[in-house]
Amino acid sequence: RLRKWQRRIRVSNATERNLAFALSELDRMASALGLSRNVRETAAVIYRKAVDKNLIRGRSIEGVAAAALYAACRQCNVPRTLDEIAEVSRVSRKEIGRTYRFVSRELALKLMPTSPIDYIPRFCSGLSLKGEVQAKGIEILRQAAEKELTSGRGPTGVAAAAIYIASILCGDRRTQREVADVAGVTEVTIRNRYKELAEELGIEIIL
Amino acid sequence: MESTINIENVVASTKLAEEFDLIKIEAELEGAEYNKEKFPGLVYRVKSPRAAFLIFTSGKVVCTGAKNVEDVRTVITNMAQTLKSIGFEDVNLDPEIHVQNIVASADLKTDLNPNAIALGLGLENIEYEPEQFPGLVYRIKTPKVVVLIFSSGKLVVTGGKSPEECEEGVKIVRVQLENLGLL
DNA sequence: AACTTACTTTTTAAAGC
DNA sequence: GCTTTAAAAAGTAAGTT
Repeated sequence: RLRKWQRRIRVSNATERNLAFALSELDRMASALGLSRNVRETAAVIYRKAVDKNLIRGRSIEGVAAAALYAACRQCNVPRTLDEIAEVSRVSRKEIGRTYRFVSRELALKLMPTSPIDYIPRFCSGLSLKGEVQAKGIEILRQAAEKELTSGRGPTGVAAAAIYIASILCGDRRTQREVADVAGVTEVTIRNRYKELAEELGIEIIL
Repeated sequence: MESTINIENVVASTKLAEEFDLIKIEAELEGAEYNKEKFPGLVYRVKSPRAAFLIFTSGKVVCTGAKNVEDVRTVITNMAQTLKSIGFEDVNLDPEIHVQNIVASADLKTDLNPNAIALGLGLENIEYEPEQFPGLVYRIKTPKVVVLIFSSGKLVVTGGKSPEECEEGVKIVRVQLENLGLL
């Protein structure tokens, strides 16, 4: 009887210790990425649900924490790419992606694929672009979405192309390299996407 | 009914003998690659019908790359004959062959909207992460196949054990998209 | 900017780590 | 789970020329 109680206490301690570690990890990664308190709390809720459903079995606490943070960013419409999450985690992009799929399915998060529009504010701030450019970029993406020009394309690449075009239209041009760097894509990708968007949306780009 | 799919790859397994001396095969067959530390199987490629073999010390063999189910038997029989001519007298020249997987492609010939399909089929039934891969992943229970759906209307069906299962997978996707009014 | 090569996803068996 | 093989789909990436 006494051993039974000791075991419960031990398990309880381990569970609490693991939860504390996970939460500190979430905070460390969130800080490194400059995420808001809202996103951190959302990630913590997702992590706790994962623990309640015993989804940690066979997985590392860090992997689930990283996946929870990735999911939280998407749920809060302030997405981070798997590569960005992986940069502040000790878990690989592949492992985070695999854990995300598992957790997302088990908790029925039902998240739609990331919208390029959600990357616009962050990328524009990173480029010191004003609200006008931001609004223009979003407008371009709305039109692009209606004409289904973004299907199957990487959201960051499409967002980067929209910002590149918007910056030119607003007379506050950023080079492809500058946009590529903040968006984490190559200049080739921006070139391919912006040419396609300009062509299909009938936008004249005068360099 | 015209064929709606193109078989791109057939994977099959069989057992040609009770055991194989992979070092001897590597020495006898030109082009054979064997690095026990890297992988326990010996890799050997043939051109007849083109295919690649993975040969194991247990006598079991995996054949991949064939373009037809019929080519699988042809290529495996040729492989058995080659091994026999190289000194393996006990190889089975008419082994039981198990097709394990068939990869096929198809074309619905209409542009598709992955986002609409994701909502139509249900987010819990599909996987679509354009940040990672342009195709939408749809897993069908019966037949147990996986269909990759692209915005171009092109499809990839994999996991099927027969061409019929792959055809059925395409048929199911086509019917479901039609019912959803997304075709 | 064009080419080439290559990696992302999915599937599947094999023997061993 | 990984290692190795083959193959398609379409996007993105990297190295050459």
